[in-house]
Amino acid sequence: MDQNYIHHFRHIIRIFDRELFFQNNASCCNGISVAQCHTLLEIEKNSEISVSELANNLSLDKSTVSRTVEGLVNINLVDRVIPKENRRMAQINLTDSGKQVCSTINYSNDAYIKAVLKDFTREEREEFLRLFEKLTRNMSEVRKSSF
Amino acid sequence: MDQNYIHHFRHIIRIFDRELFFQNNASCCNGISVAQCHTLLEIEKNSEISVSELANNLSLDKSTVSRTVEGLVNINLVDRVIPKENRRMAQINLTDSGKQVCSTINYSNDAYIKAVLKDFTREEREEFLRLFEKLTRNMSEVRKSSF
DNA sequence: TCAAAACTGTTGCAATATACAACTATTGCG
DNA sequence: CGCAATAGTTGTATATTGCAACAGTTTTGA
Repeated sequence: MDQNYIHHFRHIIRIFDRELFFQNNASCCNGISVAQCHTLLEIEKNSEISVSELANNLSLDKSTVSRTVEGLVNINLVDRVIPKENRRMAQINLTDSGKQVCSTINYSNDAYIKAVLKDFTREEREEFLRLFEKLTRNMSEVRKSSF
Repeated sequence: MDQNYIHHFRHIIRIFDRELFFQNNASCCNGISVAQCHTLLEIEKNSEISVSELANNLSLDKSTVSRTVEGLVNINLVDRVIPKENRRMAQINLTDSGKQVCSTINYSNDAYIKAVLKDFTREEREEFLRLFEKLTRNMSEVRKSSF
């Protein structure tokens, strides 16, 4: 693996990161913030989730998530229920409004993916995803092993 | 392109984004912040650069960059020279310390790339980079065309 | 049984990153 | 010359985040 390849690769990653940032901000602007958007999608994946689980899934501090959820409750996109069996935790769920916003976000994100992969052949798509997944797995392993 | 593929792709992107975030924070922590790190590498790429050019290259407001540069000057990683021919602008350059910090960052980032691509064959590496570049080009086009 | 430990979420506080607008200084143009 | 354009800085405001302290709840174990 020569130096040229590595620098080219790092360059593409930088651009990708920037574009992703733009896209996140653009797509999440259904009036909500990027943090709220990510939180909403995570709640969609796991209903009746707790603040701590959310914090863990999003790799954020629970205080941060607590405040983000507070914001989502205030604009009526999620609700918080304290179950009788365990009054410590909160079960967080999407409201109907929240589900609708999620649909919009998902639709727009799906359309974005379709657009940016438009000129990929089927084989290219499959191969790219396979290698991308392999890469992220390695990234995760490298991070965990460096402790 | 079916729904499954798209959702899988979005999932991998999310993970990639998170891992990149971790790596950025880890690698930049040679005592400096991520913003300072990005700024430093951009100055390394273009010596005698101005604050406005930097702001443009980094897609940030010039006030933000002005303050970041201020911080880098304070810790003696860059210097600012006001050229006699045009006393409005500042020419920003790495100091020797700054060059050294860049070397460290580059070395660590290169090592990271090597590590996460370790088990890729030569063909896989070439193909992945080719497709990754195609993808980022498309992302940039989609963003620009949506105005 | 009951006190200590563990857990869950919230709040106070601080740091960081950022943008917009106003400002200063400088340059260039008509 | 005087006004417009440009470059950078500073004031102010906002958003996101984490750590630490705290309050209430549950579990543990002596």
